[in-house]
Amino acid sequence: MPELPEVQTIINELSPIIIGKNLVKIEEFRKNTLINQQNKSSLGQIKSIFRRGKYIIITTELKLQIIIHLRMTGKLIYTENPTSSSSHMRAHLIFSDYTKLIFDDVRTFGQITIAPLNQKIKSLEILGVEPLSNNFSPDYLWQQFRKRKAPIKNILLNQTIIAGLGNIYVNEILFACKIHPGVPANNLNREQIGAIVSNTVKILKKAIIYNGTTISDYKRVDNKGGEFQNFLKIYQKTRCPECGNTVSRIKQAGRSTFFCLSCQNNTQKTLKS
DNA sequence: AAGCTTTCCTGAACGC
DNA sequence: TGCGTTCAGGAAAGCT
Repeated sequence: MPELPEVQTIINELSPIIIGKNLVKIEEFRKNTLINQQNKSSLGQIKSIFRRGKYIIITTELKLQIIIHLRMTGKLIYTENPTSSSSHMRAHLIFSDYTKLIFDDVRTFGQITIAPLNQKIKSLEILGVEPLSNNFSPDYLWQQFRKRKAPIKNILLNQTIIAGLGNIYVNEILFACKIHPGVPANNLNREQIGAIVSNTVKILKKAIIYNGTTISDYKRVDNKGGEFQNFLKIYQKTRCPECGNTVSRIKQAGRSTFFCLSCQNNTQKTLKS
């Protein structure tokens, strides 16, 4: 499922391809895929494409923003064949040179919002810090965590606190930090919060270098997969790579958590200093 | 305010 | 073989 590294990979690959192209229209093949379809003869030349959390934002010269969320199974596939299709094509972006970008989404949770550039988009407004920005600091997390008693796993998945983490990377981050996923966020000490910051940055950067993680559905613009699945240490594993013990599996916030009970056994009294 | 539950959806995997 | 059930999960809405 596309999380921050996967979305960043898509943007890195899409950017040199579509910037400067003239976007003629966006067609919908399944209703509720497009929000605020514009009835214009052209949506304008593509000016920029960037990421905020797991959202892809494309802006055009006509002062429009096209906001794409891939959710679990969404893909953006670029093709130079104007008649090509895909098995679960929900929409496509047509360019004036007859190339196009197909939005394919099996489980149909993904969405494309088209809005004026100056319009405030609530789902973007509420997002927390970017984990690869300077604002992502131990002090920021300390302030956020001290008022939260939900399990740290749930808190790291909360997009209003940190934007862009999903289930796979949160599992990997907590394993790297040797932190039990069930510990209340406000029980973590300064040292553990520091570890969360450094391991989050380290894992996300490495995952971007390897073009993201392809477990089932995530695909890059050219329909190739990423390679970071080869570096996963705990997600969907059965044996802990550190100690060899059987990996534990529980459900938190509706999602599978994988962890090693002996390596991530921080039940010692934590210090709140 | 924080946190919990429910809902959306399809295909793969599994059990009998 | 085939049918029914379970599971995968991001985000928003509704509620306490």
